[in-house]
Parts: sequence; C-alpha cells; structure tokens
Amino acid sequence: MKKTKTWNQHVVKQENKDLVLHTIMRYDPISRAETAIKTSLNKGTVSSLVNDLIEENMVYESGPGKSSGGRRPVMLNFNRMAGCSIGIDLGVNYILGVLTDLTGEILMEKYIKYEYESYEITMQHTLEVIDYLIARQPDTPYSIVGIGVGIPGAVDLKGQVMLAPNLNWENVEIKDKLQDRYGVPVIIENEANAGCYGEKKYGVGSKSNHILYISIGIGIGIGMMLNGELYRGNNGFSGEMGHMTIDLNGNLCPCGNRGCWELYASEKGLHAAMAAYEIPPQSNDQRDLEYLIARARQNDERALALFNTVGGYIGLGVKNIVNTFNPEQVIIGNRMSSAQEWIEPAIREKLDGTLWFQKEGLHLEFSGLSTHSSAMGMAAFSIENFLKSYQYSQTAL
Amino acid sequence: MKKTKTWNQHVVKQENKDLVLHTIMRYDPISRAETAIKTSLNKGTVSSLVNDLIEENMVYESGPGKSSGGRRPVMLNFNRMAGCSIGIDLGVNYILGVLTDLTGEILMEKYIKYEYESYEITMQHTLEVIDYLIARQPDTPYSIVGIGVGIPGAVDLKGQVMLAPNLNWENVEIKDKLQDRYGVPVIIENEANAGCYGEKKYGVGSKSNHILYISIGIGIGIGMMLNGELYRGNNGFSGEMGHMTIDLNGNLCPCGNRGCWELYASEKGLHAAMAAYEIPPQSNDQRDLEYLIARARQNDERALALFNTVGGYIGLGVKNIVNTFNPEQVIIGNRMSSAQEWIEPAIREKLDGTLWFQKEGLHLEFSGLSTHSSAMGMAAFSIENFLKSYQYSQTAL
DNA sequence: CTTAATTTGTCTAGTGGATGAACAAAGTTT
DNA sequence: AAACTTTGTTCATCCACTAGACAAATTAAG
Repeated sequence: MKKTKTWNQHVVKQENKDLVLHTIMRYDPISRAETAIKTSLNKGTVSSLVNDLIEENMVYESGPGKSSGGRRPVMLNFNRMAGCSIGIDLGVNYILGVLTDLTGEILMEKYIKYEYESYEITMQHTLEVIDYLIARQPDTPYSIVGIGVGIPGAVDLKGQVMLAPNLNWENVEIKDKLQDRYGVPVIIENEANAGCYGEKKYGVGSKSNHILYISIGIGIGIGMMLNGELYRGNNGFSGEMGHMTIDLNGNLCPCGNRGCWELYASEKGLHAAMAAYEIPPQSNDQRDLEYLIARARQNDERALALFNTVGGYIGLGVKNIVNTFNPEQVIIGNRMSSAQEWIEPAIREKLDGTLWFQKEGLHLEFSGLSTHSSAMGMAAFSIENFLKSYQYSQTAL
Repeated sequence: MKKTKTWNQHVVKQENKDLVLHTIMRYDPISRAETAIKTSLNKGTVSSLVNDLIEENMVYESGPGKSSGGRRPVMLNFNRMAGCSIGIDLGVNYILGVLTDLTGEILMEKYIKYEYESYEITMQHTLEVIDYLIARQPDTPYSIVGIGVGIPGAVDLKGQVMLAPNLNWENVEIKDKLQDRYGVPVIIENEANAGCYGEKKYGVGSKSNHILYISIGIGIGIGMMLNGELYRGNNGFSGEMGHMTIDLNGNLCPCGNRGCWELYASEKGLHAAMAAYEIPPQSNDQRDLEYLIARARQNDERALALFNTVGGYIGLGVKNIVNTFNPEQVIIGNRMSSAQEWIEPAIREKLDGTLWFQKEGLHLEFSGLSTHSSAMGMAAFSIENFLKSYQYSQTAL
C-alpha cells in the first residue's frame, strides 16, 4: 500500500495552526492582529485558529496591551505550562536530567555522578532520575509530553543504540522499555545531535540554519543542522567524525585505523600529549581536563602550549568541516568548550587558512548552554514532537 | 516586509497538480483511475487536474489501454516534448552541451575540445555550443525551458562563480549574461553538484536518497544529496573536500595547507606518484590518466601498483565521508571513474575498515552516465525548475 | 446470447477552510 | 466633542477536495 502525502484543507488548517502557534511562541506576547500580519494570514483565520488553540490550552489571553492609537489589543501568550518535557543526558560518568516547560526553560534538574557501572546499574540510575523528575512535576493539562535521552554513541533512526563505546553498550534497546514504563513518547538520540538541537533552540545557534556542533569530550561527535533541520544520515549514524583520518601515518586508533581526529583533538588527545609537554599525569584514566585547566589558569607555560597544540588539531578538523559543509556556524560544545580561552586562538588561526569565500558569514562559537546543551536539546525534541502531534491525539478532548 | 509561506487552497492545488504530474511521469503510461490510487487523491480531483495538465500541454492521452475486466482505461502520457532543456558541462579543456527532452533524454549533443584559453574565448565557445543546440531544437510548445551550466569551481547561491581555479576564473558573472542573451532561466552550478543530480535522476543513484557523489578529475569536488535534496551549504560552497587534510605533515598544496586529499587521490595524485613508481611522465601537464590506463590495460605492474596506491587514498577519503554522512550511496564520478577496474579493490578495502553499522545498506558505485553526468544533471536542474514554475508563469496562456 | 459484475471517468451536491469586507468596540489625536 | 485608528468578530463568498451517483465500456458467467 503506497501512501503519498496529499494536500487537502485538513493539512492546510494543521499547518496554519502550527504557524500561528509558533508565531505566538516566538513573539509572546502578541495580539491577534499582529499575528495576522506576521503570518500574512487573514485576521478572521487567525482569530478562529487562536480560539482553537485557547480551547486546547496551548495559548491564553493575558489582558489588554498597549494601544498604538486605537482599540487596545488582547495579548496572547503561549501556555508554557501546558505540559512538561524531560531531557536526559546520559554521560559516561554522570546522568543529567532536566524537567522543562514547553519553552525549554528548566523547572528542575537532577544530576547524578557515578563511576562506570554495568548496563543494568546505569539504567537503574536513569530510571531513578526520571522518576524523581516525574514525581515533582507541576500540575499541567498535558503533563509529561515526552522523554528524550541523549546517548554518547551511535543511535539508529528507530532509537536503537548500536554502539556506545564509552558506556560499553552494543545493540541495546531502551526506547520501548522506557515507553512501556512511562506511557509517553520516548526519543533516543545521539548526544551530539541533541547538543546541536539544544544550541539551535536555546543557545548560541538560534539565528543560524546551517550549524555544525562539535561535541568534544573523551571522543568527538558531530551534530549537524542543515537547512534548519537536523541531518541524521541514511540510518542515523552521521557525524561520526571522530574517526576522520587526519594523519595518514598517525597512531593506531582502537577503531582499527590510523590517525583518527579524536586521537589528537579530544580529551584523549590532551592525555596523549601530556608526556611530550612533560606534564605529569594526574590520574590513570583519561580525564585530565580539569587538572590542565587549573594549570592553565595559573599560566603554566606547558599547559598553555599543550592547549595551543590541541587547539590546532581541533582547528584542523574544523577547517575540514568548513570545506565540507560551508556552514553558517560552528559550535564547539561539550567538556572541551570549558577550555575555550586557551584553544580558541589556535582554532581561529587554522580557520584563517580556508579559502576566502568559505569565511564569509561564518561564525565560530562555543557552547552557550555549556553542560546542559544535550539534556535541553533532548527536552526540545520531545516538545517539538508534541507540538507537531498533539493536534491529532487530543481530538478526544 | 516579512513573508511567511501560508497554506491555502491555491497551494493545495499546486502541490496536488505537481504530485499528479510526477506520478504520470514516473508510471507513464498510466490511467486516471490508477493515478488516483497511486496518489491517494479522489478520482474526481485527479480528473480535473489531469484536464488542466492536458490543456497546458504537459500530458496527453494515447488511447485505450488493457482492460482488467471493465471499461478500458484512457492511458495518459507525460509530454516529454513539451519543451527542451539545455545542459552544459564546462570542462577544463572541453565543453559538452546536451539538448534533452523533459525526461532528460538526450536529443542532440555538441562536444568541443580546446586548450586552455582566456575567459573571453571560453565564453565564446560556450555561446557557440548553446547557439548550435538552440538552432536545432525541435518544435515544442514551451521551446527551451532553461539552460544550466556546470562549472568546475565554487558557485554561490545566486549563480556567481567565486573561484574556478582550473579555468582561472575568479568572481565571474555569467548567469545574467546568458539570461539576457537567451531570455530563458539560467542556472549556474558546481560541476559536482550537477553530476550528483544527474546520477540521481538518470544514473545509478535513482533509488537512493542519501548520495555522495565524488567527482575526481584534476581536483576533487563533492556533490551531496541528503534526504533527497541537494545540499549546497550556507552560501553554496559545500563539498570542497578536495582540500580536506588527510596528512598533517603532508606536502604543501597551492591552497596554503598541507596534505590536502586531492594531492593524493586525484589526477594530481597520479601524476605526483609516477616518479616513485618509476613511470616516465608522458607530458608535462598533469593529464596522464589515459596514458596510465593504457599501461594498466597491458598489465603493466607499475601502473597497477600506482592505481592501487591512489585507490587507497581515494578509499581513505571515502571512509571519512562515510563516517561523516552515513550515506546510502557513494558514487565515484568524473574522469577517474574510467579507472574503476584498477582502483575499486583498494577503495573497497579501505571501506571495510569503517564501523560495521556504517556499512549497512551502503553502496559504492561508479558513475553510470560517465562523461555525461554533469551535463545531464544541469539539464535536469532546468527541467525541474520549469516543472515547479510553469504553472505560475503560464497562467497567461 | 443475455445478464451480471467490474472498471473507468464524469458530474453534482456537500464540506471545510481561507478570504475580504463590514461592523462594533475601544482606543488616541486634534 | 469630533475625527481618526486599531482590534477582533461575523458573514457571505470562493475554491479545492470528497463522496457517491451514474453512464459507458468491457469481461465473465450462465
């Protein structure tokens, strides 16, 4: 049975209602008349759609606004408390969960730090975090509209986790598990995709339609927003650029190849280069970032040089990315972004080596939401998903 | 003045008409009833839209078809001769022009080979080719629906040529020039984008929605089709992956950086490596490809080894591309594709080194249209552009 | 050979949503 | 106080899609 999408007046209404809702969200507060102008819809049409939205609890009136020489407008507000969204950032040694309203504002958060555990324990922690947030949600008409979980690994389009090396997960199913338990839509996504979406919605990426978000932690992952939409690839595995070869004859990577970018430009890279700069390792795992930042803060020459070197490697990859995508904005996110001060000059220097027309309108920035971009991005996925679908599901109201 | 796209019955009709037309194009010949089923539109709606299309000369009836136990259907055909399209591939030392019908079938072509000349001479040759094809076009209701020109260089979204190093062009305007002269819509595009589109429409890419087309000639350029649409980047300069660094400490590239991919994996790469394999250069420019292929055909060990090495470099870049995009299909096009026999094994070997889930559903292929992908792609751009717009412009009919 | 069933394509009445204009209500400016 | 503005609702109209009836054309069955 082949089903092509056809266009009829139902779709028209759906789309226009969505347009009106998003216009109100964006300009909140705004009058009906102003909304009609912004959307270039007819006043009457807007009126009728707004009344629908009010009945559905998505919009409310907040009394008269300022007159500009005529009848005072009735201001409309997006009902940010029509429901709540939950976003989870499943880190390698932490879990961050946020409960947000429908504008993505954080109402509550829960952070757990733990050392590496088995899959079962990790899941148990995750459920605890979700339970905690659900138990404390405010009273809203739609309650929890969805749960999103960001994973540091490859997730396919169906939400299956194919491989999360740092969690030691392979072929893990958690979407249905969570969906069954909580009875709400669940979205599983790659952590870099989530971070990219978070920055686009609530961070430094709000004005760009072509964003490459580079999540640099232990490894490197990329989230890409192209033409205003997240690109996932054929199966959902786009952005695995940590394993881009930048050095033909470089060191061996656990992935089996030589000279992968993340060996040079991630926390792994920092760790590997410490010996060369005669900086004694602090611990025997690879998490020296805070330690190195502390030293850099005290103007330790070796640490500064090290950051400069790694910054250069990051810049090299960024240059490759710019040549590939011709983006509007490149955002450096995740843990490495806290070293902005010491790596940024080296990155920018490399970027100067790209062809002149690539630099036109290109912005390099660092994460605006810092540690929260992933969790907030996942919450945003669920919100957007809800806004696209509530109009069907709630016909029973 | 902010204009958001709103949805009304005009848009609905437009979209449905487009859907019907494309359905007829795809299943040609097909009856009205069958079209209604395929599009899931109402029979009456299809009838009315088809009659519009017939009046507009886009569709015609070709008499009764086979009955399946009832009244015999009236078969509908797409009127491939409603107009013609012209596609030009502006090569470094040749110009290929094709005149096609609206299905992209080549009705006539004109090939000119010439040594490098100034911009003025090149343009003069281009005009000659176009004039030649226009003079010989068949009689059609819409005549020439557009002209597309593929350029081996960076073209911005407005059709300005920013830089075409191998043509020695910088900041050249030809779109308006052609448009003024011929009075039809003109599209200027990067040659790799054109090739990608050509392969998607008429070549080996017809079934894929996520295609990376790698145009390997003197240099390397990429055309990408993501989610079924060509991706151009923020300004139109995506796909400049020839200058992706794959060797940190590699040789200097004219672009100012070290170890660019195209130094290793293009015709430049072949040329550079010839000395190491003790193959005497044949000419003093960098076009030894035909010469090397001739030697490989005779099983010349050195030539085979050389192709194997360069194939490995190509494969390395393809691996990077696969990790970045998670594509459905990778197509090797342009001149280097004629060495398929000798480079393919090395490329596939490198591809085996990618993570297992990246390989799922991934197809590596070589250009199906060979030397014609760019020109046909450009013709296809003009056709698609016409099909999207004729419904507005021809209201005066 | 007649009759029933099937398929195609047109036509008509009805539905739903957008539009434009009229209008009342509620302001501001002169 | 009068004239002008702005807002938001209402109503008649338009337009595209839909469902269902129907005639024409054909095959299948008795």
